[in-house]
Amino acid sequence: MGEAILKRERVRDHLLELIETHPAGAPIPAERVLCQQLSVSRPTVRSAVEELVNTGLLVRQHGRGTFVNRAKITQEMVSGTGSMSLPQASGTWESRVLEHARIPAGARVGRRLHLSPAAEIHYIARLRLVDGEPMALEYLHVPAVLAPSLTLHDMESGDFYERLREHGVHVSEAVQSIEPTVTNESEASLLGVPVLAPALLFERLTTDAEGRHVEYVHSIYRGDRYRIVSRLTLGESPQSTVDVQARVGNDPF
Amino acid sequence: MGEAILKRERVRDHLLELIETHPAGAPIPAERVLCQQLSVSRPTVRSAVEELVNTGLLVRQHGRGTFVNRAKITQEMVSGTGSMSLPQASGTWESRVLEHARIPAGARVGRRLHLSPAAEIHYIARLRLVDGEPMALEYLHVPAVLAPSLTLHDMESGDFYERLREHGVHVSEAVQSIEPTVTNESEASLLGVPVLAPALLFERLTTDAEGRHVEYVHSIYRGDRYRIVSRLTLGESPQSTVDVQARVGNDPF
DNA sequence: GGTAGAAAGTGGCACAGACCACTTGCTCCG
DNA sequence: CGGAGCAAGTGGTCTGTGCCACTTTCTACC
Repeated sequence: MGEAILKRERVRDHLLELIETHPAGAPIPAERVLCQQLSVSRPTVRSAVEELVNTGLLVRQHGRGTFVNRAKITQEMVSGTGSMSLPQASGTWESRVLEHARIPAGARVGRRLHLSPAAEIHYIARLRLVDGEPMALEYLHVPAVLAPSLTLHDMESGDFYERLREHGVHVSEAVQSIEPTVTNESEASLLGVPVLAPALLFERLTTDAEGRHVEYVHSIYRGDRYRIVSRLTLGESPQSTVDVQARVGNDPF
Repeated sequence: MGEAILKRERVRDHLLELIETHPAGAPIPAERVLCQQLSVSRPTVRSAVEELVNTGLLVRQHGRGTFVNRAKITQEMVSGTGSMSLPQASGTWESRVLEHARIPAGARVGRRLHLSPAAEIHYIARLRLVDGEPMALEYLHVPAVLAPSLTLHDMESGDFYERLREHGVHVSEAVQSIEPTVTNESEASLLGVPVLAPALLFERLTTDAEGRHVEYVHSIYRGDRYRIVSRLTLGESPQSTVDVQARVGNDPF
C-alpha cells in the first residue's frame, strides 16, 4: 500500500487518540462519519473498531453507537497492579516499598519482557498489606523505555497505568500463571509466616494493544489468607471470571 | 438475514468440521475455493477464518495457506465438563479408583451440597495419572437422588455427565476455589512426592441449570507439575480463559 | 545442468455499495 | 396530553471486485 503504513492502523491510532481524550462511556463518531473524516471505507473503519472492541477498549451497541469502555473493573484489576490479585475484601490495602532501582533486566526478566539482558528496567519490590497485616510480596519489572520518566511516586500510587497511557501504552491483556509454592526464609520473615508455609506464586506478563510487553510481575501471596475463586460457566469459549479473594473465614460455597 | 442463521456462522461451522476431521498441520481449502463451495463471498469467508484464527484453531501463512493449528490449548477444557480443571496436556489421562461407596453426606459435604448430613451421596476417591504418573487425587461427591442408578463404571468413564443429563441434570456453572497447600502423608505417598511438598487444593461445586448442586469435588494436584495459566483481557466483566497446564518445562511466556 | 525469472496460487488490504436490525426521538393522531 | 407509529441514524451482514505481497513451482534461457 504505497507506504508501509496501513490505513487500518492509521484509523486505529486515531481511535486510540479519541479513547484517551474522551471519558469512559463517551460515544465515538459514527462509523460512516469516521469514513469521511479519515477518507477510508467503512470496512476499514469497522475492522479497526473491531480490533479495539476485541481488546476491550471500545464497546459497540447496535442501533446506538460505539462507546469508550468504562472497563473500570478490569482496569483496576490490572491496574492496582498487583490488584488483579486484589481482593475486594473489606480491608484497605497499602503498599510499602522495600526496594526500588533502575537496573538491567538480566537474563530471566529480559526473556519474559523480550528485552536484552542489558536493557534497563524499573524494578520495585514492595510489601502489600491489608489493615496493616502483610499479605503479599510483589516484584515489578517495567521496561524503562516505556516510561522513561517514571518516578517512584508513580509506581506507588494507582496512577501507574495512567502514566503508561500517557506514553501511548494501552494495557490490553495479561497472561498470568499461578502455582503453589512454599515460603523461603526471607519471604517468611517479611510476610510474618513460618518458613515452608504454603503460598501462591503469581507471575504476570502484561501486554499492550500493540503487543509490547509492558510489565512482568512476580509475587508471593500468603497461602493461609488467600484462595482463588473462579466462576466457570459453560459456553462456547472456555471463559470464566476469576477472582482472588481474601479468606475471611466465610466459605465461597 | 431472513433467517437467524448467519452465513459467517455457517462457514465457521464448516471450518470447525474440517478442523475436527483433519490432523494438526493439515491445510484447509483456499479462501477462494471455500467461497465457491459454500457460495459466499470472500470477505465472509475471511471473517469466519479470522474468528478461528483468533481463537487459535487455525493458523494463516501468507502465500502458503491456512492450516489446522496444533496445540488446541484451551479447547477441550470446558468441553469435558468435569475436565474444567483438566489439563489436556499431551499425555493421556487415566483414572484409578481408590475407593467408592454410597454413604451419608456428613456435615461438611452436606453443607456444600445443601443436603442434610444424613442424605446419601455417591462418594468416589480416585487417583488421576498422566502417562502412568500420579498427578492428582480427586474426591467426588454426588447426591444420590440426582442419579440413583449411577454405577461405578459411569463415574469412571467420561460418560458421567452424559448420565446426569439423562436424569435431567444440565450442568451449567461451577464455582471453583484453588488454594495452596502442602501434602500430608497419605497424599504424599499416593502421589509419589515428599510430605509437605507444595500442592494445589481444588474445591469445585457444580450447579445445574435449575440451581441444584450437582457435585462437590475436592482434589489435590501436585504442585511440582502444575500451574494455572489464565489469560486476562480487558472488557466489561473481568473475564478470562483459565487453563490448568501440565508443566512440561516450557514457559507459558 | 544450473540458475534466473516468470507464472500460478495463496493470503492481505481496501474499496463502494446494498440491505437488514435495532434504537431513538419526533411527529401526528386520537 | 398521551400514546402509536413513522423516520432517521446507528451498527451488522454480505456482496463483488481489484490489486498487492509472499511462496512455491516450473519453465526457459544461459
